Amino acid sequence: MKPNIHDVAKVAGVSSTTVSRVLNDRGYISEKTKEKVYKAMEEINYFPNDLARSLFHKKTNLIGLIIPDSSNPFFGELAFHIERVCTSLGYKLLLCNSLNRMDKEEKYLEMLIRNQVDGVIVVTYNRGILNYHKPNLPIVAIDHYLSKKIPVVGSDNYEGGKKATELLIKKQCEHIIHINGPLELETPANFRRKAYEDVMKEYERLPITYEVSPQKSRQEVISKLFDEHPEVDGIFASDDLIAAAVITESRIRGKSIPTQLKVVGYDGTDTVKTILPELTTIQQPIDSIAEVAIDILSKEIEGEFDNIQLETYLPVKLLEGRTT
Amino acid sequence: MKPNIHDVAKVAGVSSTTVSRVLNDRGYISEKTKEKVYKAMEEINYFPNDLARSLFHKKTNLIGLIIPDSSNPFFGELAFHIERVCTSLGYKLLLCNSLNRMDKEEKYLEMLIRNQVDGVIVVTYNRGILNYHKPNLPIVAIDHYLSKKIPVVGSDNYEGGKKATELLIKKQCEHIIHINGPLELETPANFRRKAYEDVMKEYERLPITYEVSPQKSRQEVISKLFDEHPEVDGIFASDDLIAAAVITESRIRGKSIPTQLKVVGYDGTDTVKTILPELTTIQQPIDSIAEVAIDILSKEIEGEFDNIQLETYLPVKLLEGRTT
DNA sequence: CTGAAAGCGCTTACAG
DNA sequence: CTGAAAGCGCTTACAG
Repeated sequence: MKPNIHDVAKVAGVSSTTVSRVLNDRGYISEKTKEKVYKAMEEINYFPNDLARSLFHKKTNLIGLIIPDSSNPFFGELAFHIERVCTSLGYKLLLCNSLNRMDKEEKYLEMLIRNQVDGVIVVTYNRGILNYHKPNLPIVAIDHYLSKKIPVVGSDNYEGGKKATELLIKKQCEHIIHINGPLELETPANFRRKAYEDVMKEYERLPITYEVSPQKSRQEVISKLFDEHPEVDGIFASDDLIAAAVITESRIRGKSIPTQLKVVGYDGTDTVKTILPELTTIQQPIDSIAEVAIDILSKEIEGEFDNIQLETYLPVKLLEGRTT
Repeated sequence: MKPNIHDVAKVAGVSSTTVSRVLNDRGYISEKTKEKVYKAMEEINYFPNDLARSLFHKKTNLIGLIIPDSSNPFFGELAFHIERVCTSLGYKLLLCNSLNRMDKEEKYLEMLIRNQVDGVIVVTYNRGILNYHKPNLPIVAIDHYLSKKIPVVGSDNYEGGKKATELLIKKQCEHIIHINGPLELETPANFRRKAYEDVMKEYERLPITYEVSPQKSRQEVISKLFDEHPEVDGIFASDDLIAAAVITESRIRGKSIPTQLKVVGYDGTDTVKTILPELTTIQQPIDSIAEVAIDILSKEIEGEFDNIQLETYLPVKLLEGRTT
């Protein structure tokens, strides 16, 4: 059996109260007692049980992270930075992959509540998660509105969409098409599309958007796009994986990049920069997004609801590669 | 304040014992009482506290996962599948990114022990983690030997290295060089190198291996390789990111692929298949690795130490693209 | 079919 | 400087 605080007390010849005080460096304890206790802990290989501590303190230092899929380099990188910042602040991270499925999100949220997490970071497309928003549960959303009360952190999607579209126009593209993820309402990522449309209109072009969704795969949508718009010479994809798939498809169709078709992606993860360094893309500051999100969440956890910014949009950066 | 079981009891007009029994569906309870209790839970929005439960049962259903870096698509995908299987079995996952740093691994392991995880899955290069192996802590390693007693699950690295090297030979490469990750001893991944060397010797070639490490970056090593071996016409890289960097560098140097240089990677993640579908690579069965690892871990957790296979190597698959 | 009591491993006011 | 007691939110033998 694992030793507990009473075992330590017995070995050290003191009370468990004293052991606890040594453990927490709390109150006055003689040096001699401290040493005895430390030696006893060492001797019987004692580690405090954080479950019991958390139960008493009603604080677990646990944070839940709900993302669609850690396989995706954007989310994998986001999870990495979130975990990094959490650890630096003494928080531990419970990972949940929702696959954007609302039923899974609800189950995960209930699991997190039962596990008494101090807060939740949510990257989700489903506004329905709202139903679960307990006023007492600190929560922060990344890149997606959940409600008026839940703070959102993301990149400056409008600026990103603008930069991407303007670049394609500057590069003389005549027929620029946008490919977006699921077109949910009130998702800041849809500002990428809005910016695309605004810029297009400003230059008196007709905006056209294709949508990739769980029902219509990347490949399928891109193929359709090329069939329906053989004249396309510029594509702004709302993430790098879609951009990569566009490159692949245009290679299959013998459309050369960047001469016949120019492509701009979105995200600019390290993985994509390594694997496909030629891709022109809009880079999100994933590390800062993680930092700001956790800063906000920890303020909520500490009960400082006043200083909280409800919407934070961090600057994006255009990375020009050889696909434009 | 969050309601507890006594609050539910009060509202339902029963004892907390009864509420607990309803919660756990244990013993005989009249239908009428059950209903009263469920209604009360609903009414005051009660969720059981899993901390208290776990404290009593001495089982948390928590599993710790220590990986180097969830940003890397291989680990991101592995984390995804591990989380998926854990959830399907009722386990929850605590994510730890060690960056292969031993000091971090030790801190994480202590954190996991304090949090009373039921078991730990470790993907690490540091054998030193052994020092922490408590006989009572169920542990399983992925792709890396930790000790004679810790089960390892991985892909059939020797077969993978063999397939890769033989393909390059079959494709008429004269000067085949291998690029490996950190050359630690007793890492099953080093069988990839062993196979490369064996095949090379079999064909009376001189095996040459370059090593990428935290000190020497991919780009640096690859650049050196091209400088020192301009004759190279075949490269077997021990992961796809290295292979991608080789492709980039050879493009910079005007070496065309596959005519002047053929490249084979290793891992075959979905991300790489999407972004760089032309890459020839050895695909690891990441989903099966996750499944087998957790199967073994849960056996250890259940105390069945007899049926446990200490080494499991799952079959790999050659995916031929246009880089060979 | 239901309840009072003890205990999981801690911590902290309260006494001394 | 140190200890006995109560309690965090549960569960489960034991009684009835």
